[in-house]
Amino acid sequence: MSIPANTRISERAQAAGPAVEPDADEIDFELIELLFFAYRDFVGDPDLILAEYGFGRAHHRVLHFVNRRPGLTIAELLDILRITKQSLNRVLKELIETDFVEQRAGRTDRRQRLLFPTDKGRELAMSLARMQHRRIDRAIAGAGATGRDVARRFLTAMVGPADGGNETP
Amino acid sequence: MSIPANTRISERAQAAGPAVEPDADEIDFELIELLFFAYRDFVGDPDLILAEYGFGRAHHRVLHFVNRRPGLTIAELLDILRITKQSLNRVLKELIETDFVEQRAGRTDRRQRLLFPTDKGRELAMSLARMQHRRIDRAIAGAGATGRDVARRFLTAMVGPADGGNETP
DNA sequence: TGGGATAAGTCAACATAGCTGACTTAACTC
DNA sequence: GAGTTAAGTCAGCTATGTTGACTTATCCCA
Repeated sequence: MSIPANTRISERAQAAGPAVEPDADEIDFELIELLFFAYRDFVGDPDLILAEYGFGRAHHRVLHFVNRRPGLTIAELLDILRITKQSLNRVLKELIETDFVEQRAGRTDRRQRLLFPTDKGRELAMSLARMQHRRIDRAIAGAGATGRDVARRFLTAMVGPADGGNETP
Repeated sequence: MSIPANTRISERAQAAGPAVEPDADEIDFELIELLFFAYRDFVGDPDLILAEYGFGRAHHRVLHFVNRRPGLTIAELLDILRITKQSLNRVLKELIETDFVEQRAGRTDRRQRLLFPTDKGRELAMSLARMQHRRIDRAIAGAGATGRDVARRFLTAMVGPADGGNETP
């Protein structure tokens, strides 16, 4: 039985201990570069539509999460996007002024501003999501029977705290 | 036998014809958002190291591809990154001045500037690649036996020309 | 061999989207 | 009533992308 590519490092780790520094030929350059190209094309699709409204990718991200989590607060949105209040405010203001997003004061805490998509906002968000869905759907069709589940688990595990970067502990 | 999640749309397509508009509950919001979070954390790892040199993500991308394809030309690099000559020149100039990248005139065509990493540049590129490799390696370990291969096929299929966006053909 | 095409570099000006720091307003909590 | 918190705002800076116009060196071909 041959050793699958994804166990190379683990094999070496067992032999050499936990502090393994992969050599050039052991680094997964292929996946590193695929992530770059895949993401570039994935976010590039909606750009043409966004440009029609004078919006950019920052507007897209805000509109997307407001549409997906209607009623979320500014603080929650800041936490998801990991940008500053000032950066968010610039694009959010435009989305509100152009009637894609609306705010309502919180019922229990009236300091909070709950964010909701308008009908117009929902339509735009959905049309952008459909574009991205089409690309994902096509990609999954070519990834095998359990493709979606494996891709989901892989990407889920990619999310997490900073690497730390302990090259030689 | 149950229908796998990734065939939902195809099933509907067979019933309704090729022009299928997925409803809100059929759009793969989970993968759309996972790609956003995964990529955010994936490119976020190297940022701390890059900041020590006064570099940003643009420098990282240039250094990465110069290291991976030593001897590539300016035109080839522009084609990979899909940015303008002026944008590239700004960061490339800094990488050359700080001795991370060097240029040599092409042998057959002396108009070309072939790009090579210096020893210093190779070291930095490799150390950043190792950070990203660690995250990928961990993610693949949690994605099942054929995880890497499926992830590779999925991401490969994600790369490609613009979507076109024919919502109602 | 001379003229057009090509690879690269440069100058200027601008847009987007991130950042820090300092401050205000309104509402909540104790 | 005092301190805390959620949000909004002003000012200014940085990084990285864009267009457009132009130069220089070199290549290639008629």
